[in-house]
Amino acid sequence: MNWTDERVETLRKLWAEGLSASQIAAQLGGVSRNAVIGKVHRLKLSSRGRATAAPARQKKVANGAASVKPVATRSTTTTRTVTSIGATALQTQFDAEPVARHYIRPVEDVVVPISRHLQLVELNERTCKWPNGDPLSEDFHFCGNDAAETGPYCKYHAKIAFQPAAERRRSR
DNA sequence: CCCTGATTCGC
DNA sequence: GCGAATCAGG
Repeated sequence: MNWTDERVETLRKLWAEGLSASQIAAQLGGVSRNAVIGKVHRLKLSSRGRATAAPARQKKVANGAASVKPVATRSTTTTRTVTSIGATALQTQFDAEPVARHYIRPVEDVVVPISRHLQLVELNERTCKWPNGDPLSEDFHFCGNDAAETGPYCKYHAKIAFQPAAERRRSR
Protein backbone atom coordinates (compact mmCIF):
# COMPACT_ATOMS: atom_id res chain seq x y z
CA MET A 1 0.00 0.00 0.00
CA ASN A 2 1.59 3.29 -1.06
CA TRP A 3 0.78 6.82 -0.11
CA THR A 4 -1.11 8.21 -3.04
CA ASP A 5 -2.02 11.87 -3.11
CA GLU A 6 -5.53 10.92 -2.27
CA ARG A 7 -4.58 8.87 0.74
CA VAL A 8 -2.26 11.59 1.98
CA GLU A 9 -5.05 14.06 1.57
CA THR A 10 -7.38 11.91 3.62
CA LEU A 11 -4.70 11.49 6.22
CA ARG A 12 -4.23 15.22 6.52
CA LYS A 13 -7.91 15.81 6.80
CA LEU A 14 -8.63 13.17 9.39
CA TRP A 15 -5.59 14.13 11.40
CA ALA A 16 -6.75 17.73 11.37
CA GLU A 17 -10.19 16.59 12.42
CA GLY A 18 -8.63 15.13 15.50
CA LEU A 19 -9.01 11.44 14.82
CA SER A 20 -6.40 9.24 16.42
CA ALA A 21 -3.74 7.56 14.37
CA SER A 22 -5.27 4.13 14.80
CA GLN A 23 -8.63 5.35 13.67
CA ILE A 24 -7.15 7.00 10.64
CA ALA A 25 -5.30 3.81 9.89
CA ALA A 26 -8.57 1.94 10.07
CA GLN A 27 -10.18 4.44 7.76
CA LEU A 28 -7.47 4.25 5.18
CA GLY A 29 -7.08 0.56 5.46
CA GLY A 30 -3.96 -1.34 4.65
CA VAL A 31 -1.75 0.57 7.03
CA SER A 32 -0.95 0.37 10.70
CA ARG A 33 -1.29 3.23 13.10
CA ASN A 34 2.49 3.39 13.18
CA ALA A 35 2.52 3.95 9.48
CA VAL A 36 0.09 6.78 9.93
CA ILE A 37 2.09 8.36 12.70
CA GLY A 38 5.28 7.98 10.75
CA LYS A 39 3.69 9.64 7.77
CA VAL A 40 2.29 12.41 9.88
CA HIS A 41 5.74 13.16 11.12
CA ARG A 42 7.27 13.12 7.71
CA LEU A 43 4.62 15.51 6.55
CA LYS A 44 5.60 17.64 9.49
CA LEU A 45 2.09 18.01 10.72
CA SER A 46 2.60 16.54 14.16
CA SER A 47 1.26 18.81 16.79
CA ARG A 48 -2.46 18.90 16.97
CA GLY A 49 -3.93 20.02 20.22
CA ARG A 50 -2.57 17.94 23.04
CA ALA A 51 -1.94 14.26 23.24
CA THR A 52 1.37 13.29 24.72
CA ALA A 53 4.08 15.75 25.48
CA ALA A 54 7.27 15.57 23.52
CA PRO A 55 10.08 15.17 26.01
CA ALA A 56 13.51 14.66 24.58
CA ARG A 57 13.43 11.04 23.52
CA GLN A 58 16.66 9.35 24.33
CA LYS A 59 16.33 5.64 24.65
CA LYS A 60 16.28 2.70 22.37
CA VAL A 61 19.85 2.15 21.31
CA ALA A 62 20.10 -0.74 18.94
CA ASN A 63 23.75 -0.25 18.29
CA GLY A 64 26.00 -3.02 17.10
CA ALA A 65 29.04 -1.94 19.04
CA ALA A 66 29.51 -1.58 22.74
CA SER A 67 26.35 -3.41 23.55
CA VAL A 68 25.70 -3.57 27.23
CA LYS A 69 22.99 -6.17 27.71
CA PRO A 70 20.76 -4.74 30.44
CA VAL A 71 19.98 -8.13 32.01
CA ALA A 72 16.38 -8.32 30.96
CA THR A 73 14.61 -5.56 32.77
CA ARG A 74 11.46 -6.57 30.98
CA SER A 75 10.17 -9.32 33.22
CA THR A 76 6.51 -9.10 32.39
CA THR A 77 6.63 -11.16 29.22
CA THR A 78 7.45 -9.55 25.93
CA THR A 79 4.56 -11.05 24.05
CA ARG A 80 2.86 -8.20 22.38
CA THR A 81 0.64 -9.74 19.74
CA VAL A 82 0.38 -7.02 17.20
CA THR A 83 -3.25 -6.42 16.47
CA SER A 84 -3.19 -3.03 14.91
CA ILE A 85 -5.83 -3.25 12.25
CA GLY A 86 -9.14 -3.52 13.95
CA ALA A 87 -11.71 -4.15 11.30
CA THR A 88 -14.08 -1.62 12.64
CA ALA A 89 -14.75 2.05 12.77
CA LEU A 90 -16.91 4.28 14.83
CA GLN A 91 -18.31 7.36 13.30
CA THR A 92 -21.34 7.89 15.41
CA GLN A 93 -19.70 9.37 18.45
CA PHE A 94 -17.68 11.79 16.45
CA ASP A 95 -20.84 13.48 15.31
CA ALA A 96 -20.49 11.58 12.06
CA GLU A 97 -18.72 14.66 10.90
CA PRO A 98 -15.10 13.73 10.22
CA VAL A 99 -15.63 10.91 7.80
CA ALA A 100 -19.31 10.71 7.18
CA ARG A 101 -19.02 13.98 5.35
CA HIS A 102 -16.51 13.39 2.63
CA TYR A 103 -17.15 9.68 2.77
CA ILE A 104 -15.15 6.74 1.59
CA ARG A 105 -13.05 6.65 -1.52
CA PRO A 106 -13.26 4.09 -4.28
CA VAL A 107 -13.01 1.47 -1.59
CA GLU A 108 -11.19 -1.46 -3.00
CA ASP A 109 -8.98 -3.15 -0.50
CA VAL A 110 -10.66 -1.70 2.51
CA VAL A 111 -11.44 -4.18 5.20
CA VAL A 112 -12.96 -1.50 7.30
CA PRO A 113 -16.51 -0.59 6.54
CA ILE A 114 -18.07 2.18 8.55
CA SER A 115 -20.98 0.06 9.50
CA ARG A 116 -22.90 -2.78 8.08
CA HIS A 117 -26.51 -1.87 7.63
CA LEU A 118 -27.96 -4.62 9.72
CA GLN A 119 -31.49 -4.84 10.91
CA LEU A 120 -32.24 -6.16 14.35
CA VAL A 121 -33.12 -9.60 13.10
CA GLU A 122 -29.84 -9.88 11.27
CA LEU A 123 -27.72 -9.66 14.36
CA ASN A 124 -26.09 -12.74 15.76
CA GLU A 125 -23.74 -13.59 18.61
CA ARG A 126 -20.74 -12.05 16.93
CA THR A 127 -22.11 -8.87 15.45
CA CYS A 128 -21.67 -5.52 17.11
CA LYS A 129 -24.98 -4.39 18.48
CA TRP A 130 -24.16 -0.74 18.57
CA PRO A 131 -27.21 1.12 17.28
CA ASN A 132 -26.98 3.78 14.63
CA GLY A 133 -29.61 6.34 13.94
CA ASP A 134 -33.01 6.93 15.37
CA PRO A 135 -34.78 3.77 16.50
CA LEU A 136 -38.01 5.30 15.30
CA SER A 137 -36.62 5.97 11.89
CA GLU A 138 -36.61 3.48 9.07
CA ASP A 139 -32.91 3.66 8.43
CA PHE A 140 -32.15 2.68 11.98
CA HIS A 141 -29.58 -0.08 11.97
CA PHE A 142 -26.73 -1.65 13.88
CA CYS A 143 -22.99 -1.43 13.46
CA GLY A 144 -22.80 -5.13 12.78
CA ASN A 145 -19.03 -5.42 12.66
CA ASP A 146 -17.37 -8.35 14.33
CA ALA A 147 -17.74 -8.28 18.08
CA ALA A 148 -15.95 -11.48 18.99
CA GLU A 149 -17.13 -13.14 22.16
CA THR A 150 -15.83 -10.41 24.39
CA GLY A 151 -19.03 -8.48 24.46
CA PRO A 152 -21.99 -7.07 22.59
CA TYR A 153 -19.95 -4.52 20.69
CA CYS A 154 -17.01 -4.38 18.36
CA LYS A 155 -13.66 -3.15 19.59
CA TYR A 156 -14.34 0.55 19.20
CA HIS A 157 -17.91 0.62 20.28
CA ALA A 158 -16.99 -1.37 23.34
CA LYS A 159 -14.67 1.42 24.33
CA ILE A 160 -17.26 4.05 23.79
CA ALA A 161 -19.88 2.12 25.67
CA PHE A 162 -17.86 1.11 28.68
CA GLN A 163 -15.50 4.00 29.13
CA PRO A 164 -17.07 7.34 28.26
CA ALA A 165 -15.09 9.72 30.43
CA ALA A 166 -11.73 8.53 29.19
CA GLU A 167 -11.18 10.51 26.07
CA ARG A 168 -14.55 11.76 25.09
CA ARG A 169 -13.23 15.23 25.78
CA ARG A 170 -13.33 16.54 22.25
CA SER A 171 -16.70 15.34 21.08
CA ARG A 172 -17.78 18.78 20.20
C1' DC B 1 -5.16 -4.26 30.21
C1' DC B 2 -6.50 -0.92 26.84
C1' DC B 3 -5.04 3.09 24.44
C1' DT B 4 -2.29 7.55 22.77
C1' DG B 5 1.54 9.93 20.02
C1' DA B 6 6.94 10.16 19.54
C1' DT B 7 11.17 8.43 18.18
C1' DT B 8 14.60 5.58 16.20
C1' DC B 9 16.54 3.07 12.64
C1' DG B 10 16.82 -0.96 9.35
C1' DC B 11 15.03 -1.49 5.16
C1' DG C 1 10.46 7.57 2.28
C1' DC C 2 8.49 3.92 4.87
C1' DG C 3 6.88 1.67 9.05
C1' DA C 4 7.87 -1.94 12.90
C1' DA C 5 9.65 -1.79 17.20
C1' DT C 6 10.03 0.59 20.94
C1' DC C 7 9.31 4.07 24.31
C1' DA C 8 6.71 7.06 27.43
C1' DG C 9 2.59 8.35 29.13
C1' DG C 10 -2.84 8.23 30.13
